[in-house]
Amino acid sequence: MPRTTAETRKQPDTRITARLIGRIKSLISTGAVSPGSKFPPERELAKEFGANRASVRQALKVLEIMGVLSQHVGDGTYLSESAETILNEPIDFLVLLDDLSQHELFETRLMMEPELAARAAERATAEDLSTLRNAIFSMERSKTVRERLNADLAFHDAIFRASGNRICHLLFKSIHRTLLMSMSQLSDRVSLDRPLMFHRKIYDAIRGRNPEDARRCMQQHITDARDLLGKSHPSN
Amino acid sequence: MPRTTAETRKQPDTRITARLIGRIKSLISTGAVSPGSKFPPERELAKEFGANRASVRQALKVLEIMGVLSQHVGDGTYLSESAETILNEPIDFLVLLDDLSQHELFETRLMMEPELAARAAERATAEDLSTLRNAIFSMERSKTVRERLNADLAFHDAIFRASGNRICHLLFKSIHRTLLMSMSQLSDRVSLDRPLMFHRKIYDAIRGRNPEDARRCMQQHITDARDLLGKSHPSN
DNA sequence: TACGATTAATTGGTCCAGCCATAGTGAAGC
DNA sequence: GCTTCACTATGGCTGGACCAATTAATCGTA
Repeated sequence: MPRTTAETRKQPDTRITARLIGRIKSLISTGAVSPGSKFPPERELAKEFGANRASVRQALKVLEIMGVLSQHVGDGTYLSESAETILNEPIDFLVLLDDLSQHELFETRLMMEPELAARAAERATAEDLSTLRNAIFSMERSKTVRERLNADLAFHDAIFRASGNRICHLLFKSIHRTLLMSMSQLSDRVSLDRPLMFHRKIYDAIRGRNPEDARRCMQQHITDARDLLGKSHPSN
Repeated sequence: MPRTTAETRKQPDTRITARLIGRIKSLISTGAVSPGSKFPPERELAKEFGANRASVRQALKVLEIMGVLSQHVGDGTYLSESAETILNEPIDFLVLLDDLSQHELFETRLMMEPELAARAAERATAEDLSTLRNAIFSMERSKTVRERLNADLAFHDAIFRASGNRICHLLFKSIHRTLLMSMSQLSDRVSLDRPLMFHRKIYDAIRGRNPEDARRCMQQHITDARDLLGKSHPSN
């Protein structure tokens, strides 16, 4: 009976690391440290916060892994311009802990991405369209599986960016990253033609400012990809 | 645990804490530590990983803040049953760093939640319906602003749960938490009647297995809430 | 024997002090 | 003016120490 009792437990006082994270959060929200600028050195923060350097380092490490800040030996600690990778680790552990299946990830995509494609059709800039076009070219020219998956990712990424919603952008970047990492272990038997065809159709719909078409094509695309993956790897 | 070349390879970018997180991730994915069970003590992990205890603690602290595991003095470190709060901190910092406005959070809700409500109408169990009903009752009986916001959150939470998609469930729990935390600082002038009316309509649509109505009502609900908030707090 | 109190061992929380590796700085030397 | 090199600052990491909370073992008494 490995089942132990960890749930009925009181958490009396906030641990120092959590408090320090709060202090650092304050430094950011008050503008004492602005994006891209440098934090005070660890030894100084420790003195200022009245804590040990090891504790400060714990707090800073949490934020570094999340992508909130980056540390450089001999130089200093810098606040990130934006938290590009902030959802990567969490999504990874979500898959691990909650045993999220590929099916559930695909379902999330199916639920959200068509809507995002529709928004992209309304909002895409000339630059977005160019990025989309380049992603299609890259996919056509791709020689290795890895190249192809990267191009695939770039296409969807461009759509999320064009949708103008940063939360969804970051969320789906993480989800796609997780999915592609598992897909890259598959064979290369998965058809290249069909995804490419759908990408072209989606691109045409976005360029033609046709949200409904974009939505519908994206839906077909994801459904198709899911089915293809299901056939080539039925155990999952 | 066998040492791989990736771990012994000299890689200036990969600091020891990141590698340790990878090792811990392996412990989880291989089933060496299952959800709810206990990790080896820090001192033991340090010896096994060939690292200092302080470094191990940094890695563990990252995972604890993310909600992957929980640590208890005198007892031990336990792997979480599921990562309920794993997206909380990231979303918080997303708002801080990328300066995500309430508008963008509302837009995300507007993009996703109607679809989730539609799914809920298709999949909701009797238990889900009961939870929704109770949330409405709680909101009717609420006396303080805090009570009301909690009941509000519970209603939407029940919908996400009923939608059957855990990723969206966690994502929107985090978003709502962030939004409500900022809304709770508002006055209580915001109307209670209108959200409650929409909740009832959404509930009826879900109970009546009418996805289209659920989608439409949810859309109206969020739009309405956004506009109310905009009026009472125009600066944001 | 049964049960409460005491003691000991375990474990995470925190702190201290030190050394290393790297990056920036500025002086010295050409 | 340029390169070279020592110096300094900073993060990376280690070892050890002690504290506080929890659990398990032990003891004492009714």
